[in-house]
Amino acid sequence: MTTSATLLLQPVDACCAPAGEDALDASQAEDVAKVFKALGDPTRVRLLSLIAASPTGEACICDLTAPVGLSQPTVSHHMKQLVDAGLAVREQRGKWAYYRANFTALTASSRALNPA
Amino acid sequence: MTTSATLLLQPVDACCAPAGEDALDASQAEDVAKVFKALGDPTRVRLLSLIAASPTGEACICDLTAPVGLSQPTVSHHMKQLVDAGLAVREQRGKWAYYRANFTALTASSRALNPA
DNA sequence: CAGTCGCATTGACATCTGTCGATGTATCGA
DNA sequence: TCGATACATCGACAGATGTCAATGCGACTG
Repeated sequence: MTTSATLLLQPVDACCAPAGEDALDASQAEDVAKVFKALGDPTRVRLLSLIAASPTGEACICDLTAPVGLSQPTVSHHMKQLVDAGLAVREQRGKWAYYRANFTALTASSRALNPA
Repeated sequence: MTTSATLLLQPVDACCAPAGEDALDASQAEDVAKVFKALGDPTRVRLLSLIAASPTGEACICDLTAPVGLSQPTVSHHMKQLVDAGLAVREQRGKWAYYRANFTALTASSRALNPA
């Protein structure tokens, strides 16, 4: 993987993007698009919403297949996409794999695109 | 087109989503995903960023082809995607078609997914 | 230890997507 | 009126994407 992660590791003393109000360059745009692309599928939006709306704030694959009406491999595949984009965090506990939502990546990308 | 637009036309007295903190249903997820999907391509992210960073806040196709290094039909195609998603507004003035960025759709979708 | 359960991976497939060249359509200028 | 300009649309094509059934792999349970 060639993630540059320049969006998530902002210097603390910077308000927004390092360059201020200029347009994003190709590399920055790629990082931003990666996050949005993961949210560009209704199923993944639904999965993340389900996880976030869960009482415990987390969910395993077996809890998610029924609500979205898709097969287990498909749900697993989608969750991998979300994890790769930094929008979900996976934690293995015994037999189960628990996922939590992480909206930090979303707000970071949104702010990179629209520093307003 | 079957846009339900339930995200952009929130009642003014509602803080966030009509149903509060429940998970998004399939229809809502589709609307949210449509916006994010439009931003799921690095070129479109770049285009929107270029427009927003422009001094006048708007740009025509001919100003955008060079920075992204793509053909005119391709840029036109991408801009149509952004307009359809509500992220850009097109205005024809004489020979030129001017585009402005509209981040309202982005913040609405973000808030629908993460009301926090 | 054998069986079951939860999940990831693989392979396959139909569909969608980004891109281009060619062409069509207004609009402006000479 | 004729040519040039700006843009959209069309047709085509390679590559990416979402989905499933089948399989593999750990972890728990009897």
